[in-house]
Amino acid sequence: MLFGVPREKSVRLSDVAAVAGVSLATASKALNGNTRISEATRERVRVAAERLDFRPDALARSFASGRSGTIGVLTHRAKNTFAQPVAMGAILQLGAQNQAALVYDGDVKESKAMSDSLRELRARRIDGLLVIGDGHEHTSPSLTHNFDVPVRYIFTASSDPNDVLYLPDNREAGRLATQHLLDTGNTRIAHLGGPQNSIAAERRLAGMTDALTAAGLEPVGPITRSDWTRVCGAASMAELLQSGAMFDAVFCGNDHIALGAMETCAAAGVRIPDDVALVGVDNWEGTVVDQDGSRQLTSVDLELMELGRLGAASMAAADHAPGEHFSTPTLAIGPSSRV
Amino acid sequence: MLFGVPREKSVRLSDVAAVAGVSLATASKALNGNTRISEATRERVRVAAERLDFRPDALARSFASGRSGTIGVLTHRAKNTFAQPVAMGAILQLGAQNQAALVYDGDVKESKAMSDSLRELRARRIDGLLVIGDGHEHTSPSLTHNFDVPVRYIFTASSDPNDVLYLPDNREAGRLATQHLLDTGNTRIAHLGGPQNSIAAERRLAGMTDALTAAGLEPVGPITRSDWTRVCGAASMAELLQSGAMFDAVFCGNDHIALGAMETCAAAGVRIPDDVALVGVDNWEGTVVDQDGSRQLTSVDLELMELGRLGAASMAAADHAPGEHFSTPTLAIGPSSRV
DNA sequence: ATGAGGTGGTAAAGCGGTTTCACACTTCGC
DNA sequence: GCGAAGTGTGAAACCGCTTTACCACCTCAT
Repeated sequence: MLFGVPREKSVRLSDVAAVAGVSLATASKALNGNTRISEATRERVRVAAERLDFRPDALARSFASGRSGTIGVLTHRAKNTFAQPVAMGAILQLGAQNQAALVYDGDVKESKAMSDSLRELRARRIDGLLVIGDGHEHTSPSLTHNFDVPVRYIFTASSDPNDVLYLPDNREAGRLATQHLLDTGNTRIAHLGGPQNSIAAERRLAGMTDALTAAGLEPVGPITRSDWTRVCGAASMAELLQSGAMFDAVFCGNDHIALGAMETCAAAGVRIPDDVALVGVDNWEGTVVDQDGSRQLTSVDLELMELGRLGAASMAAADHAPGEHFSTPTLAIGPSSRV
Repeated sequence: MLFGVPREKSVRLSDVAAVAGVSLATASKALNGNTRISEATRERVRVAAERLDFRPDALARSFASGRSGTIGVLTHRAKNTFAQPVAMGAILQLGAQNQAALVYDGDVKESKAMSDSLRELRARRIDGLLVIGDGHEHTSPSLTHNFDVPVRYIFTASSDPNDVLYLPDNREAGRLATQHLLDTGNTRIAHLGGPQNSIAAERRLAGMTDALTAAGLEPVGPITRSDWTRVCGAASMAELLQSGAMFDAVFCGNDHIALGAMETCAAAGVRIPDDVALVGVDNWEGTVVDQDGSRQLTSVDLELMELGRLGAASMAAADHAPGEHFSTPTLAIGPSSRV
């Protein structure tokens, strides 16, 4: 397979100008949308550029304009966490915008290495900065005022309330899960929640309440708390069953809790989804999909790649409203809920 | 938290030269390791640069030198496949080398979009190119002669035998798995292989044979074939049991096959690892780790992030031996083999 | 002494665009 | 009819570093 991309020396702007019969300056302005150019001239230059297949040398352009076409990306331990899809989504989006990514991975709390990276990013004259967290309850130090280019915080909180944040929409996730349960005929819905101090857990519950309130309902049974793990989820489910509450569906704070709940139900002879429908949150491949590749759980997908994509795309729109922006979760329907 | 990185105008090389009492040219050469400079002068310039905290403007440097500090990365459908850890490993390594990554994701077979990307990469004056495949039996068209910078092919074959490839070491994976089984006291080892036409499957088997031959042994029972899936793995195991062969361990072509085999064993009352030890390949989180986070399988990890890392690192060493280079697999021990 | 060869340094020419500023030429208001 | 304001264009400065070409000097063999 051949790609007709020869290696001969490339055409310069001066060549274009010569062909179009205008000066270098005029050619530059014509191609860069500067006003103060007659439409006729602009078109003439455009045609010449087109004909010569002119591609401006990115290096020269960067140097002259001060814009590097490179975005700095600071990740927080991207190797281990599931910040990976977020980072990947962001980087692919940057590529689609013809922007390179200069990625420094590290621990946001190690300010020594940090300030070194920042120096380097500055020397590189980056056009923007993405700070990507790992989604845990952890606040990134605000770097916005260290740079005069846009900074976005993705999948993390920041220490400055005026920063621009991109986060998964946990509230909508809770609402979506609950609405799905309502739509499939359930009316008495319980909740197995995450940790008490988790903002994400709070928001998922708030979203659930939104949906129930809109339907004139309330959560059924005790709102249990757990640390997101399967074991805790199983215990929570046991507690719920013991409480004697009557329920036909359970919204679980995440997939691990949901799987724990399934386990307890199986042991107690409660059929899923016939007796009780379950919905979880995360839709993480290794969690909700069984080893034979079949899905075993209905789950809300937080769309982490999309989250990264949105954050990266927002750099283009230079000034941006401060505060939280969200990726929209989607529902992945599996056999743990009715249809 | 504050990072003492002020925003004042940065020092230029001319400032350094002035402080050191030398010319601009001398300062440049002193800092860039050019010979033809006395050690005394060089040191004087170094000290001056240090004192002023001089950071050369990357844009100007790129423009002047023609080196962009950017590496092009072409991925093949990175969103869906597990090329993702490979790409991530590569990109993080590039960052560690202070190189930016310009990532274009697409389908290598769509030559239209492809040649467009190549044009753009050329205009960007990339310092190197990484072609990252998805590990499937699929050959990337060779782009080496479209660029005068180094090109590396990672996790994919290329159409030109003189290209530089980085691949997981499937043969060593097979050897490692088998050696582990030998080391833990097994002597009659069977194999449940992947598809007949898969190079990866062939190599894993070859590695197994290496280890057995070195120990004066041979594979036991029929070498079964399957399409990497759990269902096929289960069938293969049934076939092996039926064959009447006596074996105390099985090296499985991948983790899915191993899990299928476990299933069959469970149904047949064969205890693992007491009666039969199992080892798989891939160590993919969603596969070998049970939902409660505990490992259920011994598996060879192909070290995909490391693979990406190696490929990226090799760009620094400008000219490089053509042919295949490997990342070294590691063994992740779980309860499916004895200790 | 003398020219060849080696060292250590400098002045200046790029690199290929963008952007500023001055200039010529219209158009318009009074 | 004439100055003021507006419009389109080009000459040249500039971005900050790398690299080439050249020069001054010093050493050494002839």
